[in-house]
Amino acid sequence: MPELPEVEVIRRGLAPLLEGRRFLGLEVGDKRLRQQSTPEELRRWVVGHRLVKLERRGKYLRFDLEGGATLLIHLGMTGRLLAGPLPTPPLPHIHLVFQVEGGINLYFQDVRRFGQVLVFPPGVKPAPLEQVGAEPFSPEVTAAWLLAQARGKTRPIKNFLLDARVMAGIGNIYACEILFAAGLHPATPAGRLTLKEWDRVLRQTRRILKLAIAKGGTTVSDYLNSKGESGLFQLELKVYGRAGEPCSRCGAPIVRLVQAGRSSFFCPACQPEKD
DNA sequence: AATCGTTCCTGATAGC
DNA sequence: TGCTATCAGGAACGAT
Repeated sequence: MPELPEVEVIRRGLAPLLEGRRFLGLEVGDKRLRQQSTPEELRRWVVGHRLVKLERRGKYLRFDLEGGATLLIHLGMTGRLLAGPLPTPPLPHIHLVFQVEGGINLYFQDVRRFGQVLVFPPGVKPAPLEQVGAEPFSPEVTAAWLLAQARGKTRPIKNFLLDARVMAGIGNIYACEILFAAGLHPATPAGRLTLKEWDRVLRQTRRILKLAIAKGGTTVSDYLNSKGESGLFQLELKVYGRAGEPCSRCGAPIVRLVQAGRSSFFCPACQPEKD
């Protein structure tokens, strides 16, 4: 599942390949993604235009095009954005293929079609980005800022971390790992964390996201980078997907708990509940 | 206002 | 062997 580190690894792979190059064509499959501009809109605003800059906001990739249009791509759960020659025989679940100057094909593959490919004409703000909260590495994000955001909130810290409108880019895997590293029970009400605890959460968030980027992301089932390669951070996971296994720190069995319809994994000894 | 639950989508896997 | 049920989860949306 692509979260901030996976999307960042893809951005770093694609930016040097695509920036400065012009989109030459587009082929669209017959099945639409959950959120997808029409082929006509995509051709109108993307084809014929040069990519000025490729940026990441949370889990979104933002393609800034010459002329002022914006292409927004979200990989959802199983989306892949691959660059290179089209494989033969053709891969299943390829929904869009952009032809780019220099003989490059940029193609979007997504088994479950939770992804988004949306174009916004010049002068139109990409609406989904308005909902995206602070970047975890932004200097505006401090322990005090997080404390203020969580003030009075009764929802569990796990759900709070997953809320992209507060801090963007953290999904289920990294939320579990961050809470383990910070020694906090996932059910702790967000509003009950102290400044010191928020400081731990923020430090561990940044450490883990940075390390995961360096390791090329986490591949547990579907994630591949823009070259089609797996990540390595799955080897560093301490709790995610490890229900019943002994905690690497204390040996107690890792527990699975369902919160907001998502699995949380934690060590009941290292992450005790607040009284 | 804040929080929770549901929906979308398909392939892998478990259980009978 | 072949069937059905369950699970994975980001974000939008509806309900309370």
